[in-house]
Amino acid sequence: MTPPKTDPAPDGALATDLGWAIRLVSTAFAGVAADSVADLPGGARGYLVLVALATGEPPSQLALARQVSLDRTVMTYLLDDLEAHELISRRPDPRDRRARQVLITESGRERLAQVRKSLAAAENRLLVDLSAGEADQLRTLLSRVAQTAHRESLGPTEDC
Amino acid sequence: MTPPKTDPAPDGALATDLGWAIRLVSTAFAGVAADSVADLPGGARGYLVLVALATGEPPSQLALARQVSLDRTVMTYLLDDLEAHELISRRPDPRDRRARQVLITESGRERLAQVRKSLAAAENRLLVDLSAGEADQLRTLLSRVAQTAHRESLGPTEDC
DNA sequence: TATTGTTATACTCTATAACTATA
DNA sequence: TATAGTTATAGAGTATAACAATA
Repeated sequence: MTPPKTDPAPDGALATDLGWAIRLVSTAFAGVAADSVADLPGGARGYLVLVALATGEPPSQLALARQVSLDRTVMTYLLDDLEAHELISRRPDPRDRRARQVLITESGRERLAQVRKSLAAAENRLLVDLSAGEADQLRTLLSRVAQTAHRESLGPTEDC
Repeated sequence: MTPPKTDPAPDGALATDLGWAIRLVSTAFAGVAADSVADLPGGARGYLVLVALATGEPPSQLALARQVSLDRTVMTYLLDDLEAHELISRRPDPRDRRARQVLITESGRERLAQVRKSLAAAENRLLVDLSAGEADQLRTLLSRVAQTAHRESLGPTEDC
């Protein structure tokens, strides 16, 4: 929107800073992906929950919260919202009456498919300057680091 | 802190999700880097400002805000804090009496060097499962995407 | 006593808009 | 009229703690 104000050779040292790059890429991705998840209850978090629910056994809310690295208190709000829009449903766990199983609905799967398609386009916009091979490399490397981080519990408690 | 609760083969679809990976890596990096910037005024943002000031001509606050992708209103608070700790200084721009030039102090350079050293160790912790070559690839690819994003103004207004 | 889910409170952060002083 | 910097206000988002039900 704002026409760039020249900046011919902008950041000398910042350009090689990993934290800087992560921050910028993260922000930029959030930007290009915003439209894709804009009308989804809970936004990006709602998307993460739907993805997590799309495969495997119906988890408890707590297990789900751990899987997507969210606090269990925000999971309550998030699921309330998603359930109100009939994208997920909750039912009591027959084995443990404290817990509730979370399931994705058919409607939820349809919305997920739509959002995924839209997100794929957004990703391509973000990675437009990379070749197909480089984009794949980046995905692979990021995923590996992410899985390490998740496994090591380097940051599962909160988010940014 | 919390002992991982098994999760033998955790996320089927999430593992290949780029947004998920970016989010997790971003959070994990913030986690490992937190200690490094904990005692720095403004935390991670203070660091970014010091890095940006370490090279080149003293910028105006607005130019600095654009460079590190922060709003100019938060730049005021941030610089107040950094100046109170004598890590930066402000002086009037002789060419434009509305503007103020921002300079890093000697003390600021020393702190920056300390933080950088500590951050390098944190980065290594995050990338521990990657080979040296892979880590370099990741840095390079992320930087390229970040520079594209920054240039395209895909997300310069705010942050996460 | 510990755990699952829920709710309420306080706090932090950010966005928005106003204001000044210059240009 | 537009811009650089500052300040104040309101709103969103989060963490913390407390609570009820169950194990």
